[in-house]
Amino acid sequence: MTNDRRMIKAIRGTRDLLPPDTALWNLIETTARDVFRAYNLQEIRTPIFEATELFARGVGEETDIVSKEMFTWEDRGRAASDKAQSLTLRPEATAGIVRAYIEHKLWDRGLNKLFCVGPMFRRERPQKGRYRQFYQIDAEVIGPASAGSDSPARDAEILEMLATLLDRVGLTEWNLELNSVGCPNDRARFNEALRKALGPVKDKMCVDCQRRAVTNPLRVFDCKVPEDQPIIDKLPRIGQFLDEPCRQHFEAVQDILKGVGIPFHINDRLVRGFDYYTRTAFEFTHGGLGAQNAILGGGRYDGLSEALGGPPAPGIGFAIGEDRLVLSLQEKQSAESVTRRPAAYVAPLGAGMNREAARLARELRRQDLVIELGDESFRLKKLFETATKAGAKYILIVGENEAKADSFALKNLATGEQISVPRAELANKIRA
RNA sequence: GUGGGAGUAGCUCAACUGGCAGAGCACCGGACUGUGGCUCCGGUUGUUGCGGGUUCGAUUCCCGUCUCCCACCCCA
Repeated sequence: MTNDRRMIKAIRGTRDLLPPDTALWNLIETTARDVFRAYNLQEIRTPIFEATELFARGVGEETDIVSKEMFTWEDRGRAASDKAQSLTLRPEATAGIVRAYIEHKLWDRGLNKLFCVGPMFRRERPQKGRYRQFYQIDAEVIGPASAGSDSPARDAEILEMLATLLDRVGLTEWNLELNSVGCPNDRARFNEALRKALGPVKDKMCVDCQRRAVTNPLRVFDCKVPEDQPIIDKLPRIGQFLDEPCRQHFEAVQDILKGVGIPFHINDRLVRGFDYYTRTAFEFTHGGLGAQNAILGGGRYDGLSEALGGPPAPGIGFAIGEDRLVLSLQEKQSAESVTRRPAAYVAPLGAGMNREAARLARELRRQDLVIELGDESFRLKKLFETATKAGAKYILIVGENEAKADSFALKNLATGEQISVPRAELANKIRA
């Protein structure tokens, strides 16, 4: 025992998700699972931590995430002869899934359509819509090219699925931003052209752009400084450097999207943060999220498997920022409104009635009714108050008279209507 | 990692220039021992984020620190 009364709090950037908000999280996750099923996606669960090297090689050594935002530690060996191993809490899901694809030779199954729901970890400074432990709903379509994994039809299918999902959870006014970042050759030529174009003008730009012009010219397109925009507008675009196959691929994706009626904007300034992205890159954005306006992002990563030591395995995937989707949704509908309220509150009245009430509650719950159960120590007034507060539709009074008659007082809390219902008919009456 | 703002009851917020920490909602009990929501009465609301300093005295002023919010950065 200790006298230390200091409260232990959730650590920076982590938070507790409490009811009724969790109802909204569940709505999103169950809707996602429903939609994914219609597209024949299946669930994969990978470990929450992996070898640090996986992310270094997969995401890219130079990215901010890998170079300064990972939770990494040395895991000591079990014996003195064992080497310590550097482990990392996953900052994103794709690398782990592709690792599993390679490890379990999932190419034997042809095209893999996988999804994964869970927490990710990045050591960033927290702000609205940005947490150190956050949740992603992630999906990947990956397989050998012979299974059609590199087809633009897959890209369009994923995008159409996402539009369906957002509509289904009730998020309106989303925006699909679409671009192609080409293949590595295209990007190398583009990068060179960018550097060349930036050389004479970069001194007139903001300090961030001057730095980016040297380290990662692509990122210049993220700049939001108004004075820089005229300069950025005159820079070359990745679209001018796509080779013929990449250009046709991008055209085909757009053509299918138009065919299925999914609206999108070409955003030729859209670049992605990870090294592994190729060709199609996209973001769904939503206002009202402040600076973190992307609720989901993704793209194609045709070379990732090989970078991780696997066979060629083109793929496309996305990650939904679940925290951000919840934030966007909360503007539209309250968490209370999606909470499932008890159908009935079983109210044991008088000493010894807990036993009978428990029997009744068990019978009703077995018929898939949401039942809240009171306690015999409560007086009738308190039973009513508790039932009302719980949002129950009915209160079911279980007193001595009722137990004797095997017929129970069922009262509609909203209308005040009360009837006596024999045990066998209770479930139907409550459901009606 | 950088810059700015804010932390007072479970929640939303007051407290003059440094002078006894408050209101509403919520919660608990009673009026009211088999029929609620209304009303009335009563009660707890709390190391004023935490730790120092100045002062007879600090929610108030100073320093440090933690957390949240906003922006940068980055991304989902």
